Amino acid sequence: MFEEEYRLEFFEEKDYIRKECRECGSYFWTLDVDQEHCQDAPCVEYGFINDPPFDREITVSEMREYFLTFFEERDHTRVERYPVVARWRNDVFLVHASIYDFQPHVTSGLVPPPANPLVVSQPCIRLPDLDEVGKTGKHLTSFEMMGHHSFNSEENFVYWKEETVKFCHEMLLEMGVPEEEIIYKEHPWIGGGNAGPSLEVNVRGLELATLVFMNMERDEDGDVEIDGERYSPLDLNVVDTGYGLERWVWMSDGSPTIYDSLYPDIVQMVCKSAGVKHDLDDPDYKKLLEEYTKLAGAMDSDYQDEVLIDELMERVGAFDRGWIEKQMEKLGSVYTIADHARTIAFMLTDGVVPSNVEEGYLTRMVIRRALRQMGRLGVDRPLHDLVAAQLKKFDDVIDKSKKDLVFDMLDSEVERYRETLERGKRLIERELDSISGDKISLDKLIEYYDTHGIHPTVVKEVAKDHDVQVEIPDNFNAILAEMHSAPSLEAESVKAKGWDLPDTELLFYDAESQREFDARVIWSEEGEVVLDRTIFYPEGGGQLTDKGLLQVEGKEFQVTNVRREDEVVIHEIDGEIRVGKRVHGVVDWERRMALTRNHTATHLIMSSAREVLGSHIWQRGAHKDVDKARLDLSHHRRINREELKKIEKRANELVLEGIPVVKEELSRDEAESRFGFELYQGGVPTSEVIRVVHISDVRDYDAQACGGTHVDNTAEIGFIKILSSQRIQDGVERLVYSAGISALDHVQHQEDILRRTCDVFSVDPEELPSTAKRFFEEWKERGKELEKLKEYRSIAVADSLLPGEVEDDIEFVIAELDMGTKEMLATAEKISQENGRVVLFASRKEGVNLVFSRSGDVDVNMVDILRESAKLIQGGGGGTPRTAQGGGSDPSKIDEALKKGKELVLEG
RNA sequence: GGGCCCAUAGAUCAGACCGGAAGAUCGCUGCCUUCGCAAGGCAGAGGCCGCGGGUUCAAAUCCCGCUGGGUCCA
Repeated sequence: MFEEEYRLEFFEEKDYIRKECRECGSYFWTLDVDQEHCQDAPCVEYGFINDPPFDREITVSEMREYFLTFFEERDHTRVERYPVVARWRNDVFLVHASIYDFQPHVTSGLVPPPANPLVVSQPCIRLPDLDEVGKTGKHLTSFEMMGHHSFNSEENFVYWKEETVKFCHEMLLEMGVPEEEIIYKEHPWIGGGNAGPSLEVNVRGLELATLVFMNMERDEDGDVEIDGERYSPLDLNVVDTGYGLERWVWMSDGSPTIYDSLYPDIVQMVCKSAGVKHDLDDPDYKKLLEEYTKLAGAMDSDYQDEVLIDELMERVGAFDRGWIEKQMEKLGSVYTIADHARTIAFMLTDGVVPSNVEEGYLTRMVIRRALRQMGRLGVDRPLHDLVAAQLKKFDDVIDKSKKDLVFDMLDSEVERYRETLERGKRLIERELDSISGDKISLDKLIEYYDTHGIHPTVVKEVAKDHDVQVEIPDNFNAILAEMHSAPSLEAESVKAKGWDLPDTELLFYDAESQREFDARVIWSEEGEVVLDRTIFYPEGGGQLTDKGLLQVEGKEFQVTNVRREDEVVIHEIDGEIRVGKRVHGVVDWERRMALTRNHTATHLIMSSAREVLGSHIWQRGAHKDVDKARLDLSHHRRINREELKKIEKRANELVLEGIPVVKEELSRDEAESRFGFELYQGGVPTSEVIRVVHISDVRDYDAQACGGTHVDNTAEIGFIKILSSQRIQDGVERLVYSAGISALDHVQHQEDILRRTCDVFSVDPEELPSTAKRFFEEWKERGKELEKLKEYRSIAVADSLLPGEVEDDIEFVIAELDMGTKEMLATAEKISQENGRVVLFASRKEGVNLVFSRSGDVDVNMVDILRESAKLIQGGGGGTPRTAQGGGSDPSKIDEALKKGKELVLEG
């Protein structure tokens, strides 16, 4: 595929030859006529371990700087790294590659790149092959992808394949790599709806860079077919390169694993605190590890693979097989812990709040994974220390100014896990005591993990102390995944109407105070019209639709809803207006103003919350109604009363300051560089020019890309009142608030409630809490007093009812009492203590209640008798054979029911 | 966004499936035992069974809604 695409002048000039890999069959370019392999894992073993091809050892910072400078010297502009959370995208959570920074709008051609060509070293987080980390010697969950990118259009061609390969080649030569060892492997690239040829740059078994030439996009009508999909040429041809920073560093020192190359000190720190011996100065041990990594790479396998261990034993005979397996397992945990600590540092500093949704969940997962491994390995240092060490080590890419916040979030997350673990262990122990049998079923394992967050390995540990077997199936994760995989519902695409209408002219931005307008109907259907222009705001950005009227030739139509389809605004009305008619529109201004005030208030609340709680606060959703609005915020703990008051106060200060609200249209690039990605609180717009709303043009309290309507000055809001805060999800707090008159309405309503409550007690509001407390306590006291009195009364009543009438050697105590069921029970029990007695009580306190009781020697079932009797009064009952209780709804038949009871006992 | 689970005494939890007088353990208080403490023995206090509806003669228990918490997945 793409064969022609790889015939570069560069290869021709250098006399490169194209060969086919003996292992995988891929084509590659090399200077070495004897080369038979593509030099990529798993086709060959790593050849750089303990024998680096570079002429120098480099650190991560040196390598990053070297790369960036190398391309700066070749006319590239250095671009600051982006966060690892892809705030500017709504299709992914985390950044997986440097090109993610420029997707989708730069690569699609909608927005110009910040510079062209450019160079960046972008920290990335990749969680899909989490399970490989630590076991293979090369997998990382976080890494930096160094990339130089050019964006080529017809008007502006920068550079394409020749230059890209030359740059790479030149850099490798500068590093001292022998030219004949540089292999360029052909590798058609497909991803994210795009495709193109690409070259993998391999040296001694390790892929150091991928040079992608993105020049096609998926297109049903395209001419090119790849993997069953059709593609057509892209307008913009993008050079997308990815150089694995950490791999270059590894290649430069040839350490046994990438972890020992990147952060040997932290690996040792973990080893030391867990009592794991990992002495790379011991030549035999080092050799063992080196051979292990080579084999793991070449066999695409790990220490759990018997064949791999067999081969390893062949190579390094001096070690015991069991010891190797154990050591590799421990070491895997050590590496994983070190790796995860670094990923956690990246995620938390870039503002992810651990939670149970979206990227917050991914962060929690990594933290819990690290904690679990630490627990199993017996690391006696807190994760806090390890993350702190990673943060310090990589403080040139990780923003250490956010340290306090990061550790606040981390510590509370660790504490939360500790609690979960403890709760889970108690649960398991309880169930182990009660459940007979010597093993825990798979269903239980799934329940423990899925519902209570207790990983099977933890269950196994707890169960061991109880001599209970736990078998964790190898495919446990797969079983879980299977359980959760719901049939993927195809998103029901809103079928666009088959119209070809011009964009509706939106008048509400330019003239926000305009309440009426004239327009012409350009499309119509029963209940819906499209006008050439409108001041009606269509539902969007969490702001509800405008309502109002359309007047035409003396007739009025209510506008009930306004919505937007692409750039066309549709007015839903109660009737039909024919195309071509001229209409006069009037917006329900009170409604519009309420919505507008609530919308600007939302921005003020947002800004205040960030000020009070921290920069990790991010909008997770928002809704602006007429009488109130709500805003969902990412935050790692409940917002307490004090914080709430502070936010409310700050927002109102901003109102009082009377700050102008500036609305301007900026290019995406300018907006981002001025305000940062905080712009995209409410989502990411798809246009190149975006409307930015910011409070004050002097001080940038708040800036957001926003299409809603806003007041011109914060003073117009009048007053903001926070009504409530809820935790709608772990890590997400919802604030509900109100602005303007409806805020006042709310305060007045609260006051009414307070007044009415005070009136009940006849006290001043100040005294209400203490009075309520006193009343509640007294009420409880009296309840207890009453219980005691009832007890005394039941003794007295029992006494007064004796002796009863004797018939057939049974002493019957039959009475209608003025008592509740409980009291009758107590009374009846007292009487039927003595042999030969039957008690039949009734009362009409609530409907009709019956209590039938007997002494131990009378051989009848009181439940059956009571049920039979209760039928007469339209009821039923239950209890024990000795004492039954019940009732019904017909008080007129009480005597009959009691009589029936007696008869049945005698028959019994 | 989707799923599962939980809420009963100061704490940890039974009771719930199958409706019928609110329980255990620890902790707390007092007394006995002791020179004193620990331990032990005896006695006792401590519950709007999360909130609001519904079904029922009867709801901690069944149903619905809400609130608060836990957890898994994308």
